[in-house]
Amino acid sequence: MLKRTHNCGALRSEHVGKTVSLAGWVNSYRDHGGVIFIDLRDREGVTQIVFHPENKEAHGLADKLRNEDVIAIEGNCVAREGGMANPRLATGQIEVQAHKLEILNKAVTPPFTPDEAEKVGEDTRLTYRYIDLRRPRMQQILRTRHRVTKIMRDYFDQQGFLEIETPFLCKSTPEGARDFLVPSRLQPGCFYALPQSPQLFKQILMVAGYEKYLQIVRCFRDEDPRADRQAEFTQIDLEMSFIDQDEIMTVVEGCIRRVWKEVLNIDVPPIRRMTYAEAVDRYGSDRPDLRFGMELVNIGDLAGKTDFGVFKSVLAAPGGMVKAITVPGGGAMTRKETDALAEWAKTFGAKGMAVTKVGAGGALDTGVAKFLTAIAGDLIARMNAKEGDLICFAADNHKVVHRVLGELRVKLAKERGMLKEGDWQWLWVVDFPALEWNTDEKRWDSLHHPFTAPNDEDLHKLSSGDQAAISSVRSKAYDIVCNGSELGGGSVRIHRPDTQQLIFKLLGIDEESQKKKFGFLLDALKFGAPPHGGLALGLDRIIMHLVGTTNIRDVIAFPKTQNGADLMLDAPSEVDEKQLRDLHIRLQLPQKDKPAPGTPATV
RNA sequence: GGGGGCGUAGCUCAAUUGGUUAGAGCACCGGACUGUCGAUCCGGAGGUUGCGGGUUCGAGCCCCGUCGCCCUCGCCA
Repeated sequence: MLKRTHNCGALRSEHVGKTVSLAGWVNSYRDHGGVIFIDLRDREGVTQIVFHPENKEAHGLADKLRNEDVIAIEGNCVAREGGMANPRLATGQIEVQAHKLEILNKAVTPPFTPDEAEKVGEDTRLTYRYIDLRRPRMQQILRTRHRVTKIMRDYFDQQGFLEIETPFLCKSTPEGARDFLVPSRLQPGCFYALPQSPQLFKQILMVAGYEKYLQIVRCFRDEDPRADRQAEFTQIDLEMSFIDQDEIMTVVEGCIRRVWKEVLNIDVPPIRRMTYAEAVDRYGSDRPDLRFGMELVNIGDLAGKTDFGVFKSVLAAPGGMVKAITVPGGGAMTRKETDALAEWAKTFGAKGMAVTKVGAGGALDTGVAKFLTAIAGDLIARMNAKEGDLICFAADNHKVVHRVLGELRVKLAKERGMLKEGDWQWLWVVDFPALEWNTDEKRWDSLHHPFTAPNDEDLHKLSSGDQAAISSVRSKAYDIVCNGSELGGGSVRIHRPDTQQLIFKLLGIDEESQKKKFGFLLDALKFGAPPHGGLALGLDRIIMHLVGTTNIRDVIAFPKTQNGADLMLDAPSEVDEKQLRDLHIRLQLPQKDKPAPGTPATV
């Protein structure tokens, strides 16, 4: 086989006159009967190869070349003169006049070529992922992903972190997402669970005295995927001992700063902090997008002065509130468009959404305007609204109001072009509530996870037995947020067994199941556990931001579909009866009520 | 599990109110052509309209079911 002297992105004018050899894939061929041109592609670029009829043997072979054939050539690097240069190619100043051609592997006609993959349906691209991944864009993304993990490993290494692997075959716990289970052959009827995160292992490593742990690690959660979520995903997982919240945040911020600098040459300024309470109050979200305004404004006092039945009944109910946002220029929206917004709001649990417009002379116009005449002036002033703006109201309990308006401001900002290219808005969200009352199950849920340390000054409230007091307990948890997306989160952990037991108790985990599920942790905390804490960053989402995609499948080499399928492997798939027997598993599949063949659908 | 969108040639799409033999571009095959770079020109082949059923004189189009892909709600400590 011809050995390469260069890659397909390397040759420049300075190489003219040299004998070179290249190898790669046929990106396109142009056969002029006499002279034949081939664009040869490898991961570094594209180079034009020319076959002249004088080189009889090579030319004869080149005649048969088709897209995606894998070849190696040897030839002379020559200048492309007289307007024949191609400014769109990095190697466009030269071409290689081939005198040798080896067809390393003839390709059958591909379902699509990398060139046209951008327009091809995603399922086809996933089925033939090896062709899709030949695209320069995909190669650039995976290269970026490699660089990011390299930068992070180097950074954390310099900070004294040790990368330590933790098991994939773990134990199922009742908390959190649904587990992926792995049946045990050696212990009939028992199952491992794939880790949702290495949370407990990294805490144990702190107890074991490793002080600074890092792992770039796959995590598994058996929940339905989304555009930015896969069932298996990668975390940058870290944990530190003898530290406080500020120290962890400083370390992580340094990591982010270095990645953004080295990959995008962007300087991340010191990242501001905002409490959870403020984030929800002003933006209706615990991961607010600060690239635009449209903040939520409480107008409960004004709404109470109107005769609008919806407002009055909501305000009379416990926990009811009325908030609004001002949509700049939203007055131009049609009735149909604002109706659609109200319909959309219902998907988040709202019963509807009232709107009104600010018309000429600062008068409210259309929508619920007629109910608001008494407060029109005050409302417009409070909402800082101008002529031509739209005001959207949400009246419901706290949760629904914040959810609806929080989602609405993001939706409108996207749709109305309020997001500037290259704008990065970072923040830390801090002081999360520790616990949230679960009305259905009549117990507390952890907002972060059960191992999160409560704030010291709130600690005494935990054992008060008073619901209001307990729900006001804040925790040492923090999320890092970028442009409205949560890139990571962490906490200082509980390092005392009594506190940990107290939290378990509030979560409705009795002593017996504490012992069964988390006995090893409670034991470990008794045998000398240092104060510790950490954080996990979502690698996939970080890469999505860095390369500018909203599709998580773009940043994963072999992703799964929304049904959890790998279209290339055709996984998951059925297995042999023998495999099941080894695992002591008998299938009990859901009955499908199929109408008998030939039966009319309607009788 | 719920809601929405899509499924026609290898790929991307078209096909009038339900009406004759389902079309186009690219790719593919054959031919022509010595400077193209999305090569061009001439010719050709290529279809179980995702699958199953129903309504109809007649279904790519209407109805029922089912499968797949995407978005979304639930879910994601």
